[in-house]
Amino acid sequence: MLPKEYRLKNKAAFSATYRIKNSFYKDGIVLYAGKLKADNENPTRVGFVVSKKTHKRAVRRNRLKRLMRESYRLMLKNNETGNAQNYMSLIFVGYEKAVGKNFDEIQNSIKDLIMRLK
RNA sequence: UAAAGCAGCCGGAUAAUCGCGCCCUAUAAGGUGAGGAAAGUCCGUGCAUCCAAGGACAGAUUGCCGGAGAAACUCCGGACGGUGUGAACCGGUGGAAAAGGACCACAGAAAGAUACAGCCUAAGUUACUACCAGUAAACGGCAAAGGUGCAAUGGCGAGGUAAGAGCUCACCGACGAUAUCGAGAGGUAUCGCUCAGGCAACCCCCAAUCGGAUGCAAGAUUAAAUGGAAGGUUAUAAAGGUGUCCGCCCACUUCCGAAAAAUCGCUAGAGAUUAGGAGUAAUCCUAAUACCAGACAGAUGAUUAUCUUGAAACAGAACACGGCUUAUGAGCUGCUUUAUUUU
Repeated sequence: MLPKEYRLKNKAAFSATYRIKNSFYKDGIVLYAGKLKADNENPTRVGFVVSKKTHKRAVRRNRLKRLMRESYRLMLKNNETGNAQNYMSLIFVGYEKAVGKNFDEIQNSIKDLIMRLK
């Protein structure tokens, strides 16, 4: 898990991020990027979403969210997030295709998505 | 030894690295952190808010007996019926002539009153041939044997008869009465001017019980903010609320937009574990012990290695509790039954 200050929290922030429609797709994962930062006071906040429509079982959804979150956390720790830190918020949405993949596959997808941010 | 039946257990472990929620201290360190079903949301409760004067009419639930339990489409023990060689298992199990209605697909003549194929080798009336006698032609009698169907008006045998029929009789079954045993459901025995399609998981009847609605996104407090549109307004109150109607309550109601923060509710309990006692059991009583998730975009994780047993199944708390139902890998334990072999 990420510390609290790195998490995207309320509904308004989520809808604000979606509204910008700056998205990228890779192997069942979609990345939405929010506004560019005005200053560097707050860290980039990240949300992870797997809808109930994607998969019925909570255990599988949790697994996908945790893998995505862990991938991002490790990148953050190793300072590999690159341009991602210029954005106020990021949302990763997992879809059916990504359910059941292992850690390496998820991490590659996340890495690829982040590299595409400018 | 094999195949079954029932009950129960387990629900991965260890190490390393990197992490998260909550508690406590306060950068650290420490403690603690999903389930047997947390699931489905099918029952029942607690708790919360709103409504509920009353009348009439509706409504809901339950349905063999006894017990347990806060209650339950709950549990335990028993009765009865059914299935199985058996251990055992299954059963929403009051009332279907003596209240009433509806329905009973297909097939079949007929699924509430019927005769398709038949029988009545001629008993009755008629007809035909002159009588006797013959003829199932008409009236009529029959429902036993045939076919259909889940089901055809209790089964089977004998008597009886023109042929037949509980028409009569024996045995069995059902129903009722009496006696007796039992706490009771019921069991047993005897008797009878008794013999009646099914369906009440359709309405209905009977008996018993029940304030209702909405669910923790309930709801309470604090802080902040309070724009627009439509309708209503001193009353016959439209809308709204109360199961319906009457009645009653309410001066604001509905929709859209914006903003959506913190605290409480929130986890010490119809709890848990252990021991003892009562009881066939469900369960209850007593004592001791410890405090054992509480998030709010929502923690309980990721990777690697080794091992069990191979690559660990089903599956993730969201106010809480009691049940039911469904899902579940590999393995283990106990008791019981049947079959076979040996002694």
